[in-house]
Amino acid sequence: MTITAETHERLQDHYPEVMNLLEPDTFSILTSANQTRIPAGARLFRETERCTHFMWLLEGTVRVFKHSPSGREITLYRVSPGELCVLSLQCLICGDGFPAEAVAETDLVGLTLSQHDFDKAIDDCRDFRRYLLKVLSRRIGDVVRLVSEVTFQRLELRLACLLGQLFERSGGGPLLKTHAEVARELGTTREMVSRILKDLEHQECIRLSRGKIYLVSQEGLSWFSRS
Amino acid sequence: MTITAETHERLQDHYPEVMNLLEPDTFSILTSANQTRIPAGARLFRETERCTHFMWLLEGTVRVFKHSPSGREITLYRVSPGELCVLSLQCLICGDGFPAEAVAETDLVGLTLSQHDFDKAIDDCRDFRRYLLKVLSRRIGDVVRLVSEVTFQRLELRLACLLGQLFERSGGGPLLKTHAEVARELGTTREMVSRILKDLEHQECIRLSRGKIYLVSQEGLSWFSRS
DNA sequence: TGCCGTGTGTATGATTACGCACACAGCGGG
DNA sequence: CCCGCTGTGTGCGTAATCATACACACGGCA
Repeated sequence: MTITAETHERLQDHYPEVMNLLEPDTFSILTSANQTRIPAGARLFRETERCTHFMWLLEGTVRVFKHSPSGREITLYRVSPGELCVLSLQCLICGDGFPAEAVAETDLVGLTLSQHDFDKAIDDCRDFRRYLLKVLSRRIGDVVRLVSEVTFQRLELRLACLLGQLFERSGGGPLLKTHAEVARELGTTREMVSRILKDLEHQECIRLSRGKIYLVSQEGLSWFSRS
Repeated sequence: MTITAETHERLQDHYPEVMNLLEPDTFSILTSANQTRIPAGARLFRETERCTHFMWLLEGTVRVFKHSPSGREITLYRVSPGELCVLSLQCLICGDGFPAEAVAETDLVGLTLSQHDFDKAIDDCRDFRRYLLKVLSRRIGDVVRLVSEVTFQRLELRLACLLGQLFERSGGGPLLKTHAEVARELGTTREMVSRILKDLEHQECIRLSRGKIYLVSQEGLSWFSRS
């Protein structure tokens, strides 16, 4: 399957680091890639499942998370266009099972390479592998930060911090999230989230409504997440 | 500086994956490596410090950990001969500061490459970079597991599990560790560790003495760490 | 022998987080 | 309009963890 001009443009937009340094070999690899569409809510991986394809994400976001025996969840990170899922790389490179779960948060468009083409790309294309190394090691930093937050920070702070990030991503617009969904971000229970959110509303940082969280005071929120 | 026959042998022992597939380029890289000795207790990195050299570890172990504002610590992982410190790779590859701290637990012998030689090795040697990718992605799995343990497991279980690992490493011999040191592994306080260890002693799993922990019942311990 | 530093045991209370239970509110469909 | 589903608010008891505080135990050393 050949890739369209539009697809190529999107690769350019999201992965300039690789695409701007296109070598002839790279291009030939792209021609063997398959464009796939995945609907929102689809499960990309379950625990211990093997991963057989490499994917460039062109559109949408993927949530990667860990499940607890008692049914709680904590999200490890998200993958957006321009990034890669390091855990699927782990599968491809080490041949292990996927050590977490991943779901499509939105409809996805991706470009997949087979294991074989992926291996070939690593060998043939210097910029591709540099990009891989960079993404892998950057994500390690993220996960290490997550460890230290979970270990040392109180839930209240972690929640305030998360809200800060989410509002930044939404440009200050309301968040369309239920309390249960927020709990799944942080690895805690719905009740805890409800309680803390109510506190934050009393502190005039946010306003709550069914399924939505409005930003009221950015300063109030960041005051919380710092102290 | 040229490396000695003994050094080469130790590389063979610990990094067969790379050494058995020696290409001429690799060997020329090794000749530009420097052998260094670092005494036990030395701080290799502090938070935000830049890392300027790549190191093969030939002897000793390094503990990599995160510090909390309140003075607590959690160890992220250890580096032994045959492994690499992924966070120092992150520095080298991304140019970021080291996002944690690292100390030599024992006297170290290492073989260092300059940033420049490291870059060259990645480009020139296929097996070297495959090795790097593999180590990086495997360690990501470890850290992800740590996240889920810290988030979902009770301290008691995490401690029992840690003891299991340590006894396995010591071949069942007594652990020369103070309670405070164990606390620094897990990101908790000395008192919690004392209490839980005392419990485990009452359960006939271990026996305690000043600065030492003896294994009494492997089964008892693993029963604890499973349920 | 007595002193001192380090390591350990443990009581007490506070704080943080969780689980359960239930009432109620918003919203869409029949 | 009522029903039912999902989401939210909250009270209460409990569990886990932490912080403080102090007593004591061991072992080296003068």
